[in-house]
Amino acid sequence: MRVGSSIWNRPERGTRGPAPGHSRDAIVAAAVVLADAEGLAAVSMRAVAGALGTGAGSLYRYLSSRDDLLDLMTDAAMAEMRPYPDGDRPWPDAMLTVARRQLELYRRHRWLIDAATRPAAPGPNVLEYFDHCLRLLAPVDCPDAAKFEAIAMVTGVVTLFARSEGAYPLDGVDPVAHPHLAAALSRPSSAPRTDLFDRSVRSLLSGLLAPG
Amino acid sequence: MRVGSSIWNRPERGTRGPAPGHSRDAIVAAAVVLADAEGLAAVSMRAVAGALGTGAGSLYRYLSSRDDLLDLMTDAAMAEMRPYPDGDRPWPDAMLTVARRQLELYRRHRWLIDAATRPAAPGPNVLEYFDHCLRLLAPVDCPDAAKFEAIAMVTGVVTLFARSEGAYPLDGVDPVAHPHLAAALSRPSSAPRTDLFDRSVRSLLSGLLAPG
DNA sequence: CCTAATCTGCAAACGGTGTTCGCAGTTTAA
DNA sequence: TTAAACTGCGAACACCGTTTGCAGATTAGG
Repeated sequence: MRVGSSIWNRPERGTRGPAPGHSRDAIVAAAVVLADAEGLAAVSMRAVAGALGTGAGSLYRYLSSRDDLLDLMTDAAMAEMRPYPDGDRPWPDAMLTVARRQLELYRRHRWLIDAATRPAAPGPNVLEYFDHCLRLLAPVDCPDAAKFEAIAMVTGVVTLFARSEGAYPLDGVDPVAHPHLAAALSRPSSAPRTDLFDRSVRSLLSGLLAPG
Repeated sequence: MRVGSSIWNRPERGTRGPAPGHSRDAIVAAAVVLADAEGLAAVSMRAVAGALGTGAGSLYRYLSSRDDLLDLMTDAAMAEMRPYPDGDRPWPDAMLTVARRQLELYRRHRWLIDAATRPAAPGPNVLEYFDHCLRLLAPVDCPDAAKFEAIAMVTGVVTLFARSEGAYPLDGVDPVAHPHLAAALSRPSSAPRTDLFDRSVRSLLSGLLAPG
Protein backbone atom coordinates (compact mmCIF):
# COMPACT_ATOMS: atom_id res chain seq x y z
CA MET A 1 0.00 0.00 0.00
CA ARG A 2 2.61 2.53 -1.10
CA VAL A 3 0.74 5.78 -1.53
CA GLY A 4 3.20 6.88 -4.15
CA SER A 5 2.12 4.16 -6.53
CA SER A 6 -1.58 4.76 -6.04
CA ILE A 7 -3.75 5.81 -8.95
CA TRP A 8 -4.65 8.97 -7.07
CA ASN A 9 -1.27 10.63 -7.39
CA ARG A 10 -0.07 9.30 -10.71
CA PRO A 11 -0.30 11.82 -13.55
CA GLU A 12 -2.66 10.92 -16.34
CA ARG A 13 0.01 11.46 -18.99
CA GLY A 14 3.46 12.83 -19.65
CA THR A 15 4.42 15.83 -21.74
CA ARG A 16 5.79 14.10 -24.79
CA GLY A 17 4.13 12.01 -27.44
CA PRO A 18 0.97 12.42 -29.46
CA ALA A 19 -2.25 13.58 -27.84
CA PRO A 20 -4.06 10.58 -26.33
CA GLY A 21 -7.26 9.55 -28.04
CA HIS A 22 -9.04 8.84 -24.79
CA SER A 23 -8.95 9.88 -21.12
CA ARG A 24 -9.35 8.35 -17.71
CA ASP A 25 -12.68 10.09 -17.27
CA ALA A 26 -14.01 8.76 -20.56
CA ILE A 27 -12.88 5.24 -19.72
CA VAL A 28 -14.42 5.41 -16.26
CA ALA A 29 -17.65 6.83 -17.67
CA ALA A 30 -17.91 4.00 -20.19
CA ALA A 31 -17.21 1.45 -17.46
CA VAL A 32 -19.90 2.95 -15.22
CA VAL A 33 -22.46 2.78 -18.03
CA LEU A 34 -21.54 -0.84 -18.58
CA ALA A 35 -21.72 -1.68 -14.87
CA ASP A 36 -25.07 0.06 -14.42
CA ALA A 37 -26.53 -1.93 -17.29
CA GLU A 38 -24.99 -5.37 -16.85
CA GLY A 39 -23.27 -5.51 -13.50
CA LEU A 40 -19.67 -5.38 -12.36
CA ALA A 41 -18.79 -8.72 -13.92
CA ALA A 42 -19.55 -7.26 -17.34
CA VAL A 43 -16.86 -4.64 -16.82
CA SER A 44 -14.03 -6.45 -18.55
CA MET A 45 -11.13 -4.63 -20.08
CA ARG A 46 -12.20 -5.87 -23.49
CA ALA A 47 -15.80 -4.77 -23.02
CA VAL A 48 -14.84 -1.30 -21.79
CA ALA A 49 -12.33 -0.90 -24.57
CA GLY A 50 -14.92 -2.11 -27.07
CA ALA A 51 -17.37 0.55 -25.89
CA LEU A 52 -14.67 3.12 -26.62
CA GLY A 53 -13.86 1.60 -29.98
CA THR A 54 -10.37 0.42 -29.11
CA GLY A 55 -8.54 -2.66 -27.88
CA ALA A 56 -8.12 -3.97 -24.35
CA GLY A 57 -4.38 -3.43 -24.30
CA SER A 58 -4.80 0.27 -25.08
CA LEU A 59 -6.48 0.89 -21.73
CA TYR A 60 -3.19 0.18 -19.99
CA ARG A 61 -1.90 3.48 -21.32
CA TYR A 62 -4.33 5.15 -18.90
CA LEU A 63 -4.68 2.61 -16.07
CA SER A 64 -2.29 0.12 -14.59
CA SER A 65 -4.86 -2.55 -13.79
CA ARG A 66 -8.53 -3.39 -13.67
CA ASP A 67 -8.43 -2.72 -9.93
CA ASP A 68 -7.43 0.83 -10.73
CA LEU A 69 -10.45 1.14 -12.96
CA LEU A 70 -12.71 -0.12 -10.17
CA ASP A 71 -11.15 2.35 -7.74
CA LEU A 72 -11.80 5.19 -10.16
CA MET A 73 -15.36 4.02 -10.74
CA THR A 74 -16.00 3.89 -7.00
CA ASP A 75 -14.68 7.37 -6.44
CA ALA A 76 -16.59 8.73 -9.43
CA ALA A 77 -19.82 7.32 -8.03
CA MET A 78 -19.10 8.78 -4.59
CA ALA A 79 -19.05 12.21 -6.21
CA GLU A 80 -22.82 11.84 -6.51
CA MET A 81 -23.06 12.07 -2.73
CA ARG A 82 -22.84 15.83 -3.02
CA PRO A 83 -24.24 18.12 -1.80
CA TYR A 84 -23.81 17.22 1.86
CA PRO A 85 -26.26 18.58 4.44
CA ASP A 86 -25.37 21.58 6.56
CA GLY A 87 -24.37 21.22 10.17
CA ASP A 88 -27.27 23.27 11.48
CA ARG A 89 -29.53 20.30 12.14
CA PRO A 90 -29.17 17.82 15.02
CA TRP A 91 -26.26 15.58 14.10
CA PRO A 92 -28.17 12.28 14.22
CA ASP A 93 -30.65 13.64 11.69
CA ALA A 94 -27.88 14.91 9.47
CA MET A 95 -26.02 11.59 9.59
CA LEU A 96 -29.21 9.74 8.80
CA THR A 97 -29.73 11.97 5.78
CA VAL A 98 -26.24 11.13 4.55
CA ALA A 99 -26.89 7.44 5.10
CA ARG A 100 -30.13 7.65 3.13
CA ARG A 101 -28.40 9.39 0.28
CA GLN A 102 -25.82 6.65 0.25
CA LEU A 103 -28.47 3.95 0.18
CA GLU A 104 -30.06 5.64 -2.82
CA LEU A 105 -26.65 5.83 -4.45
CA TYR A 106 -26.21 2.08 -3.95
CA ARG A 107 -29.61 1.46 -5.47
CA ARG A 108 -28.74 3.57 -8.48
CA HIS A 109 -25.40 1.77 -8.94
CA ARG A 110 -25.84 -1.73 -7.61
CA TRP A 111 -22.26 -2.61 -8.62
CA LEU A 112 -21.05 -0.12 -6.00
CA ILE A 113 -21.95 -2.61 -3.29
CA ASP A 114 -19.20 -4.89 -4.55
CA ALA A 115 -16.82 -2.23 -5.80
CA ALA A 116 -16.78 -0.24 -2.56
CA THR A 117 -16.43 -3.34 -0.37
CA ARG A 118 -13.18 -4.30 -2.06
CA PRO A 119 -10.08 -3.17 -0.15
CA ALA A 120 -8.68 -0.10 -1.86
CA ALA A 121 -7.01 3.22 -1.25
CA PRO A 122 -9.75 5.84 -0.80
CA GLY A 123 -10.02 8.43 -3.53
CA PRO A 124 -10.67 12.15 -3.07
CA ASN A 125 -14.46 11.81 -3.09
CA VAL A 126 -14.34 9.09 -0.46
CA LEU A 127 -12.11 11.30 1.65
CA GLU A 128 -14.57 14.14 1.16
CA TYR A 129 -17.34 11.87 2.37
CA PHE A 130 -15.38 11.10 5.52
CA ASP A 131 -14.54 14.72 6.00
CA HIS A 132 -18.15 15.83 5.81
CA CYS A 133 -19.26 13.14 8.21
CA LEU A 134 -16.62 14.27 10.68
CA ARG A 135 -17.86 17.81 10.29
CA LEU A 136 -21.39 16.73 11.11
CA LEU A 137 -20.08 14.88 14.15
CA ALA A 138 -18.07 17.85 15.39
CA PRO A 139 -20.60 18.66 18.18
CA VAL A 140 -20.29 15.13 19.53
CA ASP A 141 -18.05 14.86 22.58
CA CYS A 142 -16.14 11.62 22.16
CA PRO A 143 -12.75 10.45 20.85
CA ASP A 144 -11.97 10.82 17.17
CA ALA A 145 -11.37 7.10 16.89
CA ALA A 146 -14.93 6.44 17.96
CA LYS A 147 -16.21 8.80 15.29
CA PHE A 148 -14.19 7.02 12.63
CA GLU A 149 -15.55 3.71 13.74
CA ALA A 150 -19.09 5.00 13.83
CA ILE A 151 -18.83 6.41 10.31
CA ALA A 152 -17.36 3.19 9.00
CA MET A 153 -20.07 1.20 10.73
CA VAL A 154 -22.89 3.33 9.36
CA THR A 155 -21.37 3.07 5.89
CA GLY A 156 -21.17 -0.68 6.30
CA VAL A 157 -24.78 -0.91 7.44
CA VAL A 158 -25.82 0.92 4.30
CA THR A 159 -24.09 -1.74 2.20
CA LEU A 160 -25.78 -4.44 4.28
CA PHE A 161 -29.18 -2.98 3.53
CA ALA A 162 -28.40 -2.50 -0.13
CA ARG A 163 -27.26 -6.11 -0.35
CA SER A 164 -30.28 -7.45 1.49
CA GLU A 165 -32.61 -5.80 -1.01
CA GLY A 166 -31.49 -8.28 -3.63
CA ALA A 167 -31.62 -11.39 -1.44
CA TYR A 168 -33.82 -14.41 -1.92
CA PRO A 169 -36.40 -15.37 0.72
CA LEU A 170 -36.02 -18.57 2.69
CA ASP A 171 -38.16 -21.51 1.63
CA GLY A 172 -38.72 -25.20 2.23
CA VAL A 173 -37.26 -25.41 5.72
CA ASP A 174 -37.44 -28.78 7.46
CA PRO A 175 -39.57 -28.27 10.62
CA VAL A 176 -37.89 -31.20 12.39
CA ALA A 177 -34.32 -30.06 11.90
CA HIS A 178 -35.04 -26.36 12.45
CA PRO A 179 -38.19 -25.99 14.53
CA HIS A 180 -37.89 -22.32 15.48
CA LEU A 181 -37.09 -21.31 11.95
CA ALA A 182 -39.95 -23.28 10.43
CA ALA A 183 -42.36 -21.95 13.04
CA ALA A 184 -41.35 -18.36 12.43
CA LEU A 185 -41.70 -18.83 8.68
CA SER A 186 -45.13 -20.44 9.02
CA ARG A 187 -46.54 -17.60 11.12
CA PRO A 188 -48.11 -14.90 9.04
CA SER A 189 -45.83 -11.91 8.89
CA SER A 190 -47.34 -8.85 10.46
CA ALA A 191 -47.05 -5.37 9.05
CA PRO A 192 -43.57 -4.74 7.67
CA ARG A 193 -41.41 -2.29 9.52
CA THR A 194 -40.60 0.48 7.16
CA ASP A 195 -38.30 2.25 9.56
CA LEU A 196 -35.78 -0.57 9.96
CA PHE A 197 -33.05 1.38 8.24
CA ASP A 198 -33.55 4.48 10.35
CA ARG A 199 -33.67 2.47 13.54
CA SER A 200 -30.48 0.60 12.70
CA VAL A 201 -28.52 3.73 11.90
CA ARG A 202 -29.80 5.65 14.90
CA SER A 203 -29.19 2.87 17.40
CA LEU A 204 -25.70 2.30 16.04
CA LEU A 205 -24.86 5.98 16.28
CA SER A 206 -26.20 6.35 19.79
CA GLY A 207 -24.45 3.18 20.88
CA LEU A 208 -21.08 4.06 19.43
CA LEU A 209 -20.97 7.77 20.08
CA ALA A 210 -22.02 7.80 23.71
CA PRO A 211 -19.95 10.48 25.49
CA GLY A 212 -16.66 9.27 26.94
CA MET B 1 -33.66 -20.02 -7.28
CA ARG B 2 -35.33 -23.36 -7.86
CA VAL B 3 -34.75 -25.30 -4.66
CA GLY B 4 -34.86 -28.58 -6.52
CA SER B 5 -31.67 -27.84 -8.41
CA SER B 6 -29.77 -26.67 -5.34
CA ILE B 7 -26.67 -28.50 -4.22
CA TRP B 8 -28.36 -29.24 -0.90
CA ASN B 9 -30.86 -31.75 -2.24
CA ARG B 10 -28.93 -33.34 -5.06
CA PRO B 11 -27.63 -36.84 -4.29
CA GLU B 12 -23.88 -37.17 -4.22
CA ARG B 13 -23.93 -40.17 -6.59
CA GLY B 14 -26.17 -42.72 -8.24
CA THR B 15 -26.29 -46.46 -7.70
CA ARG B 16 -24.49 -47.68 -10.77
CA GLY B 17 -20.93 -47.36 -11.88
CA PRO B 18 -17.60 -47.83 -10.13
CA ALA B 19 -17.01 -46.47 -6.66
CA PRO B 20 -15.93 -42.83 -6.86
CA GLY B 21 -12.35 -42.09 -5.95
CA HIS B 22 -13.23 -38.91 -4.11
CA SER B 23 -16.15 -37.35 -2.25
CA ARG B 24 -17.76 -33.96 -1.82
CA ASP B 25 -16.46 -33.75 1.72
CA ALA B 26 -12.90 -34.46 0.64
CA ILE B 27 -13.10 -31.89 -2.13
CA VAL B 28 -14.55 -29.29 0.23
CA ALA B 29 -11.91 -30.05 2.86
CA ALA B 30 -9.12 -29.61 0.33
CA ALA B 31 -10.66 -26.36 -0.85
CA VAL B 32 -10.91 -25.05 2.71
CA VAL B 33 -7.26 -25.84 3.37
CA LEU B 34 -6.35 -23.98 0.22
CA ALA B 35 -8.54 -21.00 1.07
CA ASP B 36 -7.19 -20.78 4.62
CA ALA B 37 -3.64 -20.71 3.32
CA GLU B 38 -3.88 -18.58 0.20
CA GLY B 39 -7.29 -16.94 0.11
CA LEU B 40 -10.44 -17.52 -1.83
CA ALA B 41 -8.92 -16.48 -5.14
CA ALA B 42 -6.52 -19.42 -4.89
CA VAL B 43 -9.44 -21.82 -4.81
CA SER B 44 -9.54 -22.63 -8.49
CA MET B 45 -10.91 -25.86 -9.82
CA ARG B 46 -7.47 -26.78 -11.08
CA ALA B 47 -5.81 -26.03 -7.74
CA VAL B 48 -8.36 -27.98 -5.72
CA ALA B 49 -8.18 -30.88 -8.13
CA GLY B 50 -4.40 -30.75 -8.02
CA ALA B 51 -4.43 -31.00 -4.23
CA LEU B 52 -6.48 -34.15 -4.63
CA GLY B 53 -4.22 -35.52 -7.33
CA THR B 54 -6.71 -35.35 -10.15
CA GLY B 55 -7.78 -33.05 -12.97
CA ALA B 56 -10.09 -30.05 -12.88
CA GLY B 57 -12.72 -31.68 -15.04
CA SER B 58 -13.07 -34.59 -12.64
CA LEU B 59 -14.51 -32.32 -9.95
CA TYR B 60 -17.62 -31.86 -12.05
CA ARG B 61 -18.57 -35.44 -11.23
CA TYR B 62 -19.21 -34.21 -7.69
CA LEU B 63 -20.15 -30.56 -8.14
CA SER B 64 -21.94 -28.70 -10.86
CA SER B 65 -19.99 -25.46 -10.57
CA ARG B 66 -17.43 -23.54 -8.57
CA ASP B 67 -20.29 -21.66 -6.92
CA ASP B 68 -21.51 -24.97 -5.58
CA LEU B 69 -18.09 -25.57 -4.08
CA LEU B 70 -18.15 -22.15 -2.41
CA ASP B 71 -21.61 -22.87 -1.03
CA LEU B 72 -20.40 -26.15 0.42
CA MET B 73 -17.31 -24.50 1.87
CA THR B 74 -19.43 -21.83 3.52
CA ASP B 75 -21.75 -24.33 5.08
CA ALA B 76 -18.88 -26.54 6.20
CA ALA B 77 -17.29 -23.57 7.98
CA MET B 78 -20.59 -22.65 9.63
CA ALA B 79 -20.58 -26.08 11.24
CA GLU B 80 -17.78 -24.76 13.46
CA MET B 81 -20.31 -22.43 15.09
CA ARG B 82 -21.43 -25.33 17.27
CA PRO B 83 -22.04 -25.70 20.11
CA TYR B 84 -24.57 -22.89 20.53
CA PRO B 85 -25.16 -21.38 23.99
CA ASP B 86 -28.14 -22.44 26.06
CA GLY B 87 -31.16 -20.23 26.46
CA ASP B 88 -30.78 -19.89 30.19
CA ARG B 89 -28.83 -16.65 30.07
CA PRO B 90 -30.25 -13.21 29.25
CA TRP B 91 -30.83 -13.18 25.51
CA PRO B 92 -28.62 -10.16 24.74
CA ASP B 93 -25.68 -11.92 26.38
CA ALA B 94 -26.38 -15.13 24.50
CA MET B 95 -26.65 -13.34 21.17
CA LEU B 96 -23.44 -11.50 21.87
CA THR B 97 -21.73 -14.80 22.56
CA VAL B 98 -22.92 -16.13 19.22
CA ALA B 99 -21.71 -12.98 17.49
CA ARG B 100 -18.30 -13.31 19.13
CA ARG B 101 -18.02 -16.92 18.05
CA GLN B 102 -18.84 -15.86 14.53
CA LEU B 103 -16.21 -13.13 14.57
CA GLU B 104 -13.65 -15.70 15.67
CA LEU B 105 -14.81 -17.98 12.88
CA TYR B 106 -14.28 -15.20 10.36
CA ARG B 107 -10.81 -14.59 11.74
CA ARG B 108 -9.98 -18.27 11.43
CA HIS B 109 -11.29 -18.42 7.86
CA ARG B 110 -10.82 -14.98 6.36
CA TRP B 111 -12.20 -16.21 3.02
CA LEU B 112 -15.57 -16.70 4.72
CA ILE B 113 -16.07 -12.93 4.68
CA ASP B 114 -16.29 -13.06 0.90
CA ALA B 115 -17.82 -16.51 0.55
CA ALA B 116 -20.69 -15.85 2.94
CA THR B 117 -21.45 -12.43 1.46
CA ARG B 118 -22.10 -13.95 -1.97
CA PRO B 119 -25.80 -14.54 -2.69
CA ALA B 120 -26.49 -18.24 -2.23
CA ALA B 121 -29.05 -20.71 -1.01
CA PRO B 122 -28.40 -21.30 2.70
CA GLY B 123 -27.15 -24.76 3.62
CA PRO B 124 -28.21 -26.83 6.62
CA ASN B 125 -25.62 -25.35 8.95
CA VAL B 126 -26.65 -21.83 8.05
CA LEU B 127 -30.25 -22.76 8.70
CA GLU B 128 -29.19 -24.23 12.03
CA TYR B 129 -27.49 -20.97 12.87
CA PHE B 130 -30.69 -19.07 12.16
CA ASP B 131 -32.73 -21.58 14.10
CA HIS B 132 -30.54 -21.27 17.19
CA CYS B 133 -30.63 -17.51 17.07
CA LEU B 134 -34.41 -17.59 16.88
CA ARG B 135 -34.46 -19.92 19.86
CA LEU B 136 -32.34 -17.48 21.85
CA LEU B 137 -34.70 -14.68 20.87
CA ALA B 138 -37.81 -16.64 21.86
CA PRO B 139 -38.31 -14.59 25.08
CA VAL B 140 -38.33 -11.35 23.10
CA ASP B 141 -41.79 -9.97 22.50
CA CYS B 142 -41.76 -8.61 18.97
CA PRO B 143 -42.72 -9.74 15.45
CA ASP B 144 -40.83 -12.60 13.84
CA ALA B 145 -39.88 -10.37 10.96
CA ALA B 146 -38.06 -8.04 13.33
CA LYS B 147 -36.13 -10.98 14.75
CA PHE B 148 -35.08 -12.08 11.28
CA GLU B 149 -33.91 -8.59 10.49
CA ALA B 150 -32.04 -8.29 13.75
CA ILE B 151 -30.26 -11.60 13.20
CA ALA B 152 -29.32 -10.64 9.67
CA MET B 153 -28.09 -7.27 10.83
CA VAL B 154 -25.96 -8.71 13.63
CA THR B 155 -24.51 -11.23 11.19
CA GLY B 156 -23.75 -8.42 8.80
CA VAL B 157 -22.09 -6.33 11.47
CA VAL B 158 -19.84 -9.27 12.27
CA THR B 159 -18.69 -9.35 8.67
CA LEU B 160 -18.14 -5.59 8.79
CA PHE B 161 -15.88 -5.94 11.80
CA ALA B 162 -14.03 -8.85 10.27
CA ARG B 163 -13.49 -6.86 7.09
CA SER B 164 -12.32 -3.77 8.93
CA GLU B 165 -9.62 -5.75 10.69
CA GLY B 166 -7.81 -6.15 7.40
CA ALA B 167 -8.16 -2.54 6.26
CA TYR B 168 -5.34 -0.12 5.67
CA PRO B 169 -5.06 3.06 7.75
CA LEU B 170 -5.60 6.42 6.14
CA ASP B 171 -2.50 8.43 5.37
CA GLY B 172 -1.33 11.57 3.63
CA VAL B 173 -4.60 13.50 3.71
CA ASP B 174 -4.55 17.02 2.31
CA PRO B 175 -5.48 19.37 5.23
CA VAL B 176 -6.82 22.00 2.82
CA ALA B 177 -9.19 19.75 0.92
CA HIS B 178 -10.31 17.74 3.96
CA PRO B 179 -9.78 19.83 7.10
CA HIS B 180 -11.83 17.79 9.57
CA LEU B 181 -10.28 14.55 8.40
CA ALA B 182 -6.73 15.86 8.58
CA ALA B 183 -7.36 17.36 12.00
CA ALA B 184 -8.78 14.15 13.38
CA LEU B 185 -5.84 12.18 11.98
CA SER B 186 -3.30 14.59 13.44
CA ARG B 187 -4.75 14.42 16.95
CA PRO B 188 -3.17 11.68 18.99
CA SER B 189 -5.54 8.76 19.26
CA SER B 190 -6.62 8.10 22.79
CA ALA B 191 -6.93 4.66 24.28
CA PRO B 192 -8.58 2.27 21.84
CA ARG B 193 -12.05 1.13 22.66
CA THR B 194 -11.90 -2.58 23.07
CA ASP B 195 -15.63 -2.92 23.53
CA LEU B 196 -16.61 -1.46 20.18
CA PHE B 197 -17.88 -4.77 18.92
CA ASP B 198 -19.97 -5.45 22.00
CA ARG B 199 -21.44 -1.97 21.93
CA SER B 200 -22.37 -2.25 18.27
CA VAL B 201 -24.11 -5.58 18.67
CA ARG B 202 -25.92 -4.61 21.84
CA SER B 203 -27.14 -1.27 20.54
CA LEU B 204 -28.33 -2.88 17.32
CA LEU B 205 -30.22 -5.57 19.20
CA SER B 206 -31.86 -3.15 21.58
CA GLY B 207 -32.72 -0.78 18.77
CA LEU B 208 -34.23 -3.40 16.50
CA LEU B 209 -35.95 -5.63 19.03
CA ALA B 210 -37.76 -3.02 21.04
CA PRO B 211 -41.19 -4.47 21.97
CA GLY B 212 -43.88 -3.73 19.47
C1' DC C 1 -24.72 -65.00 -17.09
C1' DC C 2 -25.04 -61.43 -20.37
C1' DT C 3 -26.26 -57.27 -22.09
C1' DA C 4 -27.22 -52.61 -21.72
C1' DA C 5 -27.28 -48.71 -19.07
C1' DT C 6 -24.73 -45.91 -16.16
C1' DC C 7 -21.13 -44.24 -13.85
C1' DT C 8 -15.90 -42.94 -13.26
C1' DG C 9 -11.53 -40.76 -14.37
C1' DC C 10 -9.00 -38.29 -17.56
C1' DA C 11 -7.12 -35.35 -21.09
C1' DA C 12 -8.06 -32.17 -24.51
C1' DA C 13 -10.41 -28.34 -26.01
C1' DC C 14 -13.41 -23.95 -25.93
C1' DG C 15 -14.23 -19.39 -24.90
C1' DG C 16 -13.33 -16.14 -21.68
C1' DT C 17 -10.31 -13.27 -18.49
C1' DG C 18 -6.33 -9.72 -17.06
C1' DT C 19 -2.05 -8.47 -18.61
C1' DT C 20 2.46 -8.03 -21.30
C1' DC C 21 5.10 -7.16 -25.25
C1' DG C 22 6.94 -5.55 -29.53
C1' DC C 23 6.32 -2.63 -33.24
C1' DA C 24 5.28 1.41 -36.13
C1' DG C 25 4.22 5.98 -36.05
C1' DT C 26 3.88 10.65 -33.78
C1' DT C 27 5.08 14.38 -30.88
C1' DT C 28 8.06 17.02 -28.09
C1' DA C 29 12.31 18.39 -25.36
C1' DA C 30 17.00 19.40 -25.67
C1' DT D 1 17.88 17.70 -35.86
C1' DT D 2 18.24 14.02 -33.00
C1' DA D 3 16.75 11.30 -29.39
C1' DA D 4 13.61 10.37 -25.94
C1' DA D 5 9.04 9.56 -24.80
C1' DC D 6 4.63 8.74 -25.80
C1' DT D 7 0.45 6.61 -28.56
C1' DG D 8 -2.40 2.90 -30.57
C1' DC D 9 -2.66 -1.69 -31.78
C1' DG D 10 -2.72 -6.62 -32.35
C1' DA D 11 -0.73 -10.77 -31.04
C1' DA D 12 0.53 -13.51 -27.44
C1' DC D 13 0.78 -15.54 -22.55
C1' DA D 14 -1.02 -17.69 -18.64
C1' DC D 15 -4.63 -18.34 -16.36
C1' DC D 16 -9.78 -19.27 -15.45
C1' DG D 17 -14.52 -22.16 -15.35
C1' DT D 18 -16.60 -25.41 -17.99
C1' DT D 19 -17.75 -28.97 -21.76
C1' DT D 20 -16.90 -32.93 -24.30
C1' DG D 21 -15.47 -37.42 -25.88
C1' DC D 22 -13.64 -41.64 -24.77
C1' DA D 23 -11.93 -45.97 -22.46
C1' DG D 24 -12.75 -48.77 -18.67
C1' DA D 25 -15.35 -50.32 -14.62
C1' DT D 26 -19.60 -51.43 -12.26
C1' DT D 27 -24.22 -52.66 -11.69
C1' DA D 28 -29.32 -53.57 -12.81
C1' DG D 29 -32.56 -56.19 -15.33
C1' DG D 30 -33.85 -60.09 -17.90
